[in-house]
Amino acid sequence: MTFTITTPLYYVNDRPHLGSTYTTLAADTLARFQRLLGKQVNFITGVDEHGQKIERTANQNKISPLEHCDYISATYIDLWKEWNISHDKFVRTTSSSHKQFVKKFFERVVSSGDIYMGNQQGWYCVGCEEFKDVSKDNNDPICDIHKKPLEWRDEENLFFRLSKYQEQIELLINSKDFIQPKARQNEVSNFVLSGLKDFSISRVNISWGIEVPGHKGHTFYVWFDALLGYISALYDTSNLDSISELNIDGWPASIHIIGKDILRFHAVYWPAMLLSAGLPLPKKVFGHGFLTREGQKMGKSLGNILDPKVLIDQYNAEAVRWYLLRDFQFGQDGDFQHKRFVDLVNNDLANTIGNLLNRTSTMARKWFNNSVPDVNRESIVNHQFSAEVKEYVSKYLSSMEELRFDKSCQYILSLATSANVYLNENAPWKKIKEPDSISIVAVDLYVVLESVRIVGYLLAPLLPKLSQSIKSQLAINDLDSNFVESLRWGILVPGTILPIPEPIIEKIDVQK
RNA sequence: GGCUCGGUAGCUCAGCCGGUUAGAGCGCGGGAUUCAUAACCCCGAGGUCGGGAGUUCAAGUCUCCCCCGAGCCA
Repeated sequence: MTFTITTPLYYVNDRPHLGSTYTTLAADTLARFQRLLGKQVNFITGVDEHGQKIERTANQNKISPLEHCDYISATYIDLWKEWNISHDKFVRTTSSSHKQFVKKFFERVVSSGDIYMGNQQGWYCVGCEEFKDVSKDNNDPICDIHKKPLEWRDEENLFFRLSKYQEQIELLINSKDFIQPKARQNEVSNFVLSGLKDFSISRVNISWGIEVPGHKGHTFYVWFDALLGYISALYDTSNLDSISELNIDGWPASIHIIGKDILRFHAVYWPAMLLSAGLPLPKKVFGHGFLTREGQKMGKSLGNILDPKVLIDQYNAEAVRWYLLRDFQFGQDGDFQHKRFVDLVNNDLANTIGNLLNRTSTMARKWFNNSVPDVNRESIVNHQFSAEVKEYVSKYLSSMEELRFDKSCQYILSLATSANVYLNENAPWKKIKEPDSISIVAVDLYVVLESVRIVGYLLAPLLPKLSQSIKSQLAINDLDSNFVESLRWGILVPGTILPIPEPIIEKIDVQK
């Protein structure tokens, strides 16, 4: 079974920011989770490289647009490597396969009779790459978003007959689960209900773009270019004329993960384009929230941008990953607070989970010949503590399915905390001093070690590296093990030699 | 201007179809303990549940009005 997941193709006007990192991180977690469940995953990310803004930025830097794109694209690729992102495809819209696909797609839309030549005039924002709803009587309008002057345009554009798909789109967006989180469905629904208008899909006099076949001087508008990357990423081997082959390669997408700002394009324009081209529609569009920093919007003017590159140079990627995944409800906005970040990483990862492993492993090594205590199966299989573990595991699994990574993290933590409580209540360090208690202590320690093992597995999609170091401290080699199977209780092999415990994560110094 | 979503302990938030002393995590204060990464565990604080009115035997939980914040649309 294939599972195709996409992030947006990020606009290469500037270096990657934390928002893109957040999206990609979440997508990565979902991709890893689906792989662990045994799905054939296509995790697609990439960059959107065309447009006038890029052309101008390149000019300002006295380089060619392509050089500029090469440079920024490379920073994305490097950054994702540093963040340990497990994407399968990285799309560049300047690639020849992508351009080829866009043209083919266009032909299909043309043959559906959905393209016509029209005229468009109005105030245009280069930053947004779109026409603004501003009266033509306005003399010096300024873009609300970019705070830059708008430019007057009067041009011939090709239009896409979006209006034709009004009913089909209404049906689609009202279908359950297509738009998530649910709260955003309403928003899109209102927009659609107000009546879909045809939109222009070409621009004139913009050389940095994909030429529209048969229309000299026209290049494709960004949304008729970038969105197609989701399919062109898969296109290498498939023949568009055969939809069943497309299916084999992984289309339609199981989920598009995007920021809430581009929900409309993904939930309305894109499906309509696909309908026109006669291609299958994505199953789900998930619009997540935005990140602020210490209560303020991040922006250049405020000078408070959190650069993901700086973040990762300064801290462990797993630490940031944990904070973003565990403290923010995916779908809602979140506020990045430095103190909170430090507190959670130190408490959750170092104190609760790390220390649990450390203290238990130390005891086992000390009293049981450096190994997992040798217990008999009967004393473990139906051990009272296993019920609690099973409960958390099942809750974890369902919240992962819902993309509620925050909840999943909390369940892992609850499991670790329960294990800590178990230790304190049974106090093996006291029991061991009593005569004939060795077998009781053995069971107690085994139970906790086994819980830590499960914590290690549960962390796999969220914090792959930390998960790995937990496993290796338990001397587990799981190269070919089945994830769900590994979550079963009682798998840790008694007698396994345990390595000398080391902290699985460094605490963050508050000074930093 | 229309619509949507929020406003609950210092902070971030849970609180389903209304019903015993309003919850969690972090932070803070105290205690206990020594296996452990000065870690873990336990206890505590008394928050007019944005404001006002209403419905009800009973309202963070429903209705209306107002204030504040965010968003979508115009």
